[in-house]
Amino acid sequence: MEIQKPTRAKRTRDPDSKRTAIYEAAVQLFTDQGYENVSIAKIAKEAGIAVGTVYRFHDTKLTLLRAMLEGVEDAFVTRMASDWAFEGTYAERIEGMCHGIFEVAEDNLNLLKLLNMTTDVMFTDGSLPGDRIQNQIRIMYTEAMNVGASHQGDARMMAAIAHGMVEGAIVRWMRLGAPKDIDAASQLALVFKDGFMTKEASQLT
Amino acid sequence: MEIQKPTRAKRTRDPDSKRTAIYEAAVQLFTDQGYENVSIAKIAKEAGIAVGTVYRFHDTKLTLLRAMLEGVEDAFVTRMASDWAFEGTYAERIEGMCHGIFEVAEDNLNLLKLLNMTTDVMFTDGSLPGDRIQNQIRIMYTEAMNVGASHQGDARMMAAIAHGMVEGAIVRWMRLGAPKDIDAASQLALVFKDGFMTKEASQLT
Amino acid sequence: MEIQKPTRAKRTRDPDSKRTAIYEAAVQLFTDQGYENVSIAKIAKEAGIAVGTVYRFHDTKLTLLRAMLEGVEDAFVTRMASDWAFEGTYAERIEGMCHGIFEVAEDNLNLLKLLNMTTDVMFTDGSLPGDRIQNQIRIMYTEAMNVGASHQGDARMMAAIAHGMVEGAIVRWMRLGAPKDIDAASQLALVFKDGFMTKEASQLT
Amino acid sequence: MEIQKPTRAKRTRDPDSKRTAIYEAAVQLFTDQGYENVSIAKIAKEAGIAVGTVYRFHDTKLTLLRAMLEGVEDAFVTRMASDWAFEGTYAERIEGMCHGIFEVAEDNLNLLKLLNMTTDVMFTDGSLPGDRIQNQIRIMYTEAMNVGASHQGDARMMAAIAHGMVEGAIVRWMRLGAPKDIDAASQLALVFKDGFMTKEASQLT
DNA sequence: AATGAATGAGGATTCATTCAT
DNA sequence: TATGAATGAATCCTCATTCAT
Repeated sequence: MEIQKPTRAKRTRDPDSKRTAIYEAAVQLFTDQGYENVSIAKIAKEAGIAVGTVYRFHDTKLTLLRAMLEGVEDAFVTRMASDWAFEGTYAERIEGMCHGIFEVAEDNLNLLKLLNMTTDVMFTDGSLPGDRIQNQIRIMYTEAMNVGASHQGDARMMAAIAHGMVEGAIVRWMRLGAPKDIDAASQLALVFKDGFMTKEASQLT
Repeated sequence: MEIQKPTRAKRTRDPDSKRTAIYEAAVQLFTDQGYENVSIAKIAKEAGIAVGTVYRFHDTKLTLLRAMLEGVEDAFVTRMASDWAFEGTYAERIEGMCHGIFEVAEDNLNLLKLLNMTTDVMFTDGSLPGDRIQNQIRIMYTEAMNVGASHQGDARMMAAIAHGMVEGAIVRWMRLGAPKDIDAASQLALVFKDGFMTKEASQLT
Repeated sequence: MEIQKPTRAKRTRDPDSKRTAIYEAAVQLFTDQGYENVSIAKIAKEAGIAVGTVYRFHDTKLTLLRAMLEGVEDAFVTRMASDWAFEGTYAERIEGMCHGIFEVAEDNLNLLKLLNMTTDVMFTDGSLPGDRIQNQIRIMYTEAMNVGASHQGDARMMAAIAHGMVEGAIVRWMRLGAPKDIDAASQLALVFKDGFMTKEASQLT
Repeated sequence: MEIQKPTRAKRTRDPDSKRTAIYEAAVQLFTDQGYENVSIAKIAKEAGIAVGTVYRFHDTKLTLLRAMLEGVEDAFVTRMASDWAFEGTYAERIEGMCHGIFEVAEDNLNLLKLLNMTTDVMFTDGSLPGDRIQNQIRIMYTEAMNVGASHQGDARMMAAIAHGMVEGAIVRWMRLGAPKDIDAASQLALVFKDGFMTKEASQLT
């Protein structure tokens, strides 16, 4: 085994390019091999930087993962809130949101896979990945229920079920390898509307 | 290797008691700390046996996990198929199955958590934990669709969505720590029926 | 992993058959996989007996190996002494002995391989496998030298060289997989005579 | 895996000093106790470094051993080829080579012992330790035979015998603990010339 | 800031040996 | 006698993290 001679430290113009490189390397590797099977050394190598540099951006391997997961969650929550804020009937907004969800999913395919591979990574506040998405769903559900657009029910449980639906739809859709199929969103929307919304949902705004 | 003197070996009357002890220790520890954070040594200690004994029952740590996961899957699939075979309308059978699912869930609380923590543990046939459950759902959905009891849709996607619902309902319900609440099953059944079944479902048998 | 039900202990008519079975299994396995890569369990299984039974015949894994090695050594030493005791000139006896050696080699192919794989297994008296063979050679050399049939030289060193020749011839011949080629023995004899013996060797008896 | 806090790391000026330390520790320990009885931990301790550091220089325990063995082989082959290339009669060159061999042997006493202890360690190309030396002998033998300086014979077998002689001479000489005795080389050369060379060898160049 | 050598605890797995049955 | 379950020390190797350069 040949030992490498140390290379010179290079000053990078854009420090964010390193952060990005780490992020992308991590997404790729975690997704391909699973969190536990990827070492920081691998990530550093893939990112083209030194091990120590990874630690300049992330305190531990776990916080790196968390940061990544929070990123996807953010994307979903933001998009869902945004779609939900559109004008239109509840039915239309549900429909729009389902499509929005799948769009975000398409943009974050790898990370999503990761999100699903690591359900047991708890955040420091005791929450789990997905919790914020579920919470957003709960807010929307509650609002809709209050105006009679969705069926009565325990908001938490309903949100959990709805969230599960979304997760199930996305994850399996990913595995089937058909990310372009827009019908997935429509189909989800259909079940969503039938399962949670009242007839009035198509009238109420 | 240096010569080793084993200490006293005890002969157990019931060899299954060891298997059980391993199983229970593993469930407990995996659930509490996550698969990756539990060593075989911990399991052995918790089970009150020697490390080597664990390996008499399970070839590797991974096969131990897989055996456990397959166990839960079996329980669910068996129960679902059994409930589905009951006489009655499709609506009734869905209702019954939802309750059945939660009963099984109650009997396998810890394992369930585990099932959800380890989505990335692939079986030797390339399938993932949950696949068999999802498959069972697909079979039932297809059957119902063929007789007009459930909405038209892509069977795979519908099954994925339905499976997600179930998983979402159970997992979150577990975290809320209310396993006695029978309403969870009812609520799930409600959404299930509204989301997937046609009006005719309450007539058809 | 299925656990086997214990089978009944069988009373064997001939206890030596077990000893033989162990011996043969050990030869085969050690030869194929190397001493360190063969467990007592493997040997027992191959021999069709229980682990504990192996220990009825051999105190430790190492003594088992030693017993085997001593067996081959015995075969060689015995044959060499026997061939050497024949009537005839020294040259003829050398010739005969070389053929004898290869005959023994043919009868102990596997063990020979083993003998060569495990040069570092010291016997309790501090000797190494091969030492007794070398010693036998030394005796013969000394005798021949005393009567002027072989060149003058340090008996130990000469024996070592001669022993090395034999070992080299046999081992490589084994690897070339040509155990039927009688010329190997002749060739060895030729070098032997030229290298060690005097012209008078073909006259002296 | 649990989080670990590494202790102080020291930066060595000369990275080769570690490689050397590993090498020397390994030679010593392997030689004394045998490859299988020496753990990487022992080597690291003896070398005064951490276990992980050993792995920076050698991928596995086996490649460490192989690297060592190849080193000795190289030394022998190089020296033999160099001595053989000298001007002079074949007889003189044989004589010179024998002395050269023993010089190399003196410089690699411990490694030699190791070389002989581990005949069963196959290299990735299927060859065994010693094969390259034997091959070099074969080349020289063939050349000499072609010009009539050595007896006719199968080159492979002759090389094997010659190689065995050398090995026998060196190994046993090592065990007798007389590395300073220059006669060993002379004696080997004597047998070599008598055993393999023709009378013409002292004339031919 | 960047580098990557060094650390060593930790973990999965093996296996010689014992001994209750 | 024979069996094989049970033991647990020992081993190889990995990798998160630190810090001297």
